[in-house]
Amino acid sequence: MTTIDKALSLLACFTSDHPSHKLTDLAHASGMNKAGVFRYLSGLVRAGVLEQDAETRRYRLGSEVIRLAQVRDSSIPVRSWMRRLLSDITDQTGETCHAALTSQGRLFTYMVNDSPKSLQVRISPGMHLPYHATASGQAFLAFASEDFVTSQLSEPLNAFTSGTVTDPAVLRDRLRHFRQQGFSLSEGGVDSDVISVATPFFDAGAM
Amino acid sequence: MTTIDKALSLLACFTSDHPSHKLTDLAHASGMNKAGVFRYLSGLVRAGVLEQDAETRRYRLGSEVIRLAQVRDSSIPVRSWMRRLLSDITDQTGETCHAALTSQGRLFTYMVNDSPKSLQVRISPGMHLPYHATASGQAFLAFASEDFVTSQLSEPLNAFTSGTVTDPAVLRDRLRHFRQQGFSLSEGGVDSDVISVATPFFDAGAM
DNA sequence: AAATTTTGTTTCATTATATGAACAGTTGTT
DNA sequence: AACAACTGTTCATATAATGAAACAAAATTT
Repeated sequence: MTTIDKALSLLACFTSDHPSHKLTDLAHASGMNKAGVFRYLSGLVRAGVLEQDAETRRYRLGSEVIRLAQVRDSSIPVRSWMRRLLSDITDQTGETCHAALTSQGRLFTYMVNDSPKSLQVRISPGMHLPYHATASGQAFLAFASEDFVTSQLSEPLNAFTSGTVTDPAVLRDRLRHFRQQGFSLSEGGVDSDVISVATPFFDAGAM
Repeated sequence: MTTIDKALSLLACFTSDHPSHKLTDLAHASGMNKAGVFRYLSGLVRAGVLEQDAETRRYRLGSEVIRLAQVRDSSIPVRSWMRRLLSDITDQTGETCHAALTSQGRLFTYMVNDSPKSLQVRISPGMHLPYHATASGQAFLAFASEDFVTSQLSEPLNAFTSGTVTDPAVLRDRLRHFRQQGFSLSEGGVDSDVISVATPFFDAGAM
């Protein structure tokens, strides 16, 4: 593991649920030495990827990540394609609609189009989605490599509700079915009263 | 200069104008050894910050930067604030309107709200803005530290049009005036026929 | 089609940088 | 005021970075 790997592995700790961190916590969470983590964080701050709150001393993501995301989107304008797509789907179904992306083996919501109804699903961009308990995750798994599916289903599967399917064998059966029919269907995997439908979309590399 | 600094300095090369790069070009541009740059890029790819096109072998920004930007925006939702603000300004003025952010000493457009008119200014998110020739840049400089102004005005100033002000002394005079009146005004600094107005906005740290 | 150039990737002995335990300084709390 | 919790610093040692050169593959020219 190179120094760069160790430094950049810290970025994975910054999530929607935990958007800022204290030095000690990061050192503990990553299992690395405090002095080393401090040096890594300092480097990330110098690069603008992170910034440190002047009074709380907590580290959060910096404005450079915004610039980089803009640059990425200027050459691969997924944002504008997706806005249109989601808007059309909500118009036609009247339901809340979202797109998710994978990065570093994790799935996160990328864009959300809220339903005009008064009853709304609580979902916002940047949220981490568990593969086994969401329609999006299952749609991804249904078309993912065998190795990846195995790695995901071998970890202990969290039961968010009484209806969450946590048996790998049952999930595998469903994935086979979803792959065949081209879309996934999930009932109450994370929230008891939510039913979701999902289908995967691919980038140029998958063709 | 640490290894992390060297690796992350490569990210600055990825701009709207040059969103993807070849290894050799990056090595040449950064003045670093080809083998080292290769190792840095490999690390950045492993972290998902960059990805490599399978056939062209070119490096471009990866999906992890999108996730990180989402996370940043979920805790500091500048995007939604700004969308509203720009929309209001365009509604009231009928003109194209944009917000810019600084990162690593550089200024870039963050969000653009196009005018409903048929004649439109060519501007899109992620574009790099020169400080001396834009209303946005001058608004920033008018309220920036003396050191930063000096560093910017000491570099050779590019004349984009015959109307671009490139004399540091004249610019300093204008900045004093802009600071006093609270907004900047630029006529034909980058494009001959464009007139712009700008005012700075501050984050919590500036108060 | 063969030769040449360019480019991405790997190797390996040398050298510089990362490492981490202990220490120092700071902030907040009892 | 003493204590506790935490951020940041130091320095001898160990480990990883370095870069010239070699290699392989692809693109370009002859």
